[in-house]
Amino acid sequence: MPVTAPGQVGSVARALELVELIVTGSADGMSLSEIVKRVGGSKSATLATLRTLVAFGYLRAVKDGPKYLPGMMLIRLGDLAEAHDPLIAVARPILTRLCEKSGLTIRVARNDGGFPVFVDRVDGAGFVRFYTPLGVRELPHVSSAGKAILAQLSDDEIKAVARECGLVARTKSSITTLNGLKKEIEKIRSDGFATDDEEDAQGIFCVGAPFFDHFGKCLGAISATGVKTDLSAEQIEKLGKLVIQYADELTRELRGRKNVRSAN
Amino acid sequence: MPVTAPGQVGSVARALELVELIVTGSADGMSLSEIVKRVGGSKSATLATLRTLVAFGYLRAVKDGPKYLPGMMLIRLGDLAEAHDPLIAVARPILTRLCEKSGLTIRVARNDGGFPVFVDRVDGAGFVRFYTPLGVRELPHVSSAGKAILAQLSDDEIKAVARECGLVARTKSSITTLNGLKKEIEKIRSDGFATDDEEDAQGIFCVGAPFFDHFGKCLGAISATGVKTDLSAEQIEKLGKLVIQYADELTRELRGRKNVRSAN
DNA sequence: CTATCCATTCGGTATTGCCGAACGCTGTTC
DNA sequence: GAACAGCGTTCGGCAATACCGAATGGATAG
Repeated sequence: MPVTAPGQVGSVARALELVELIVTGSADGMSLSEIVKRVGGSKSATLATLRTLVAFGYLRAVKDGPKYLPGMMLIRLGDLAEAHDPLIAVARPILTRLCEKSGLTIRVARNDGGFPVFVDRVDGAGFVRFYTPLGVRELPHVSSAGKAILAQLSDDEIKAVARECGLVARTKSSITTLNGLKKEIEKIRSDGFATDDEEDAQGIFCVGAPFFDHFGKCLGAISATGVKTDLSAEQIEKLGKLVIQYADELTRELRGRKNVRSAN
Repeated sequence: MPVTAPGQVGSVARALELVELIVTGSADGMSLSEIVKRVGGSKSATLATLRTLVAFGYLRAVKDGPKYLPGMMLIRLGDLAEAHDPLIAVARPILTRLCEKSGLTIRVARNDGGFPVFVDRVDGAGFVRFYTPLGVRELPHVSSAGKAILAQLSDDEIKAVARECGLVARTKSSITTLNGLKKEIEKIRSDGFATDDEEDAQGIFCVGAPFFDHFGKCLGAISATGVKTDLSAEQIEKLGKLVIQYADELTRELRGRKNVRSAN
């Protein structure tokens, strides 16, 4: 009794769930039996689906066991999707320069209905590395990019986004009330940049600034991420100014126009 | 009468063909009618498949028209596939350093049965950019990475690969005969690196060197690509040595062991 | 205002994808 | 050494379901 969303194709949905499972699954792959145990269904049907995915390169089957692993096609598709995306093409060199200048991990997020979706990343050469996933809707209220985007919205839109994400706490520093968020937004609007002071993860500090299209609408934000060190207010201010500078450069390259928002 | 490969799921195959079509298609997306015109089938069935792909983020539908474009999930999957791939994780910093040192575009290819499959790339900051696709089987005899890999195989294997790819010509400099290829391979084995002197595209010059696993088996090759300038033999030699140095470093980081192949 | 093109909806049909059982294989246990 | 358990795989049979084609409604153009 596989419950299929109406107007969709059930077997395709099940296939895509398999891809999701394999890609997020264990590093050394999963066998058919494990997969069936996780997703249910019959072995024969699952096998046929896996074969199709392998034939198209979405998965690859390693000999022993047949264990299934992510295939080359995923890298190809991701690369092509990036190449097709004008934002990424324009932003990449800017991110690279900001990374070299700051030594931090630089990311660019798209504004997806008030939520940040990071679409590209340039890692610094430093020792600390943290995996920051791309292409997923992140929480808007606990990331500097998210808050930088939020600050460009109207109060009503902010309220709607806050209701949608529930203002859940990720750390004890997370902002969890609408009033707290409003006050934070006021500060972001006057500063021109947003911070994330261990609000998403302990020990992580971020600074983010928005960029705009030619209507003055906020397209997204770029952010610099590093380990939390004892930064003075002046240092934070300096980093903020730097990120704003590069975000403004991105706005210009996108033929955009910065929208000076004060209130409402 | 959609001809479905036996043991596979037809509707999934058709869905993946749609993804392929959209991703390689026009930059501003395709409408349902265009898609149907290209792939055949009924509009209703295609629409249901597209809806499923949109629901999973593989595609996104832009409001006007409904035109379909590559979705965020492709970026996410590509990123995750990269993160899961130990080769890419290890190679990335090495590629970056070689890129900074040489100013050229650096790529790493996996050895896929004698064929090179580029899985990662670091672009230089130079003005010239060329899009080099990732995740696809490339021709082995017209790329420096491919020839570097070929040179690690036995003569029988080389012959098999040559037959499989047909030694097709890409430019007038391409090697198209088995004897020519054999002579080239001899040179690569004595030099330790391979070149591509406008054999794949006019005006492009590459240098590649192989890396190995702990059995001494060739895992792949890295290559440096730039525009063809009048390079002296010494300059080529110097660039070759540099690429070898970084390829050897990659071998070491992979806990590999360089296999000194002389003949057969 | 008509005509065309488009995306979308809706039944009806049989294609086809799913299931469960059976097979061959490998490695293990008693 | 034989019985067993677990695996991937194959094969009929059934009905769910994915496909089709026509019909609808909206938008745009002529």
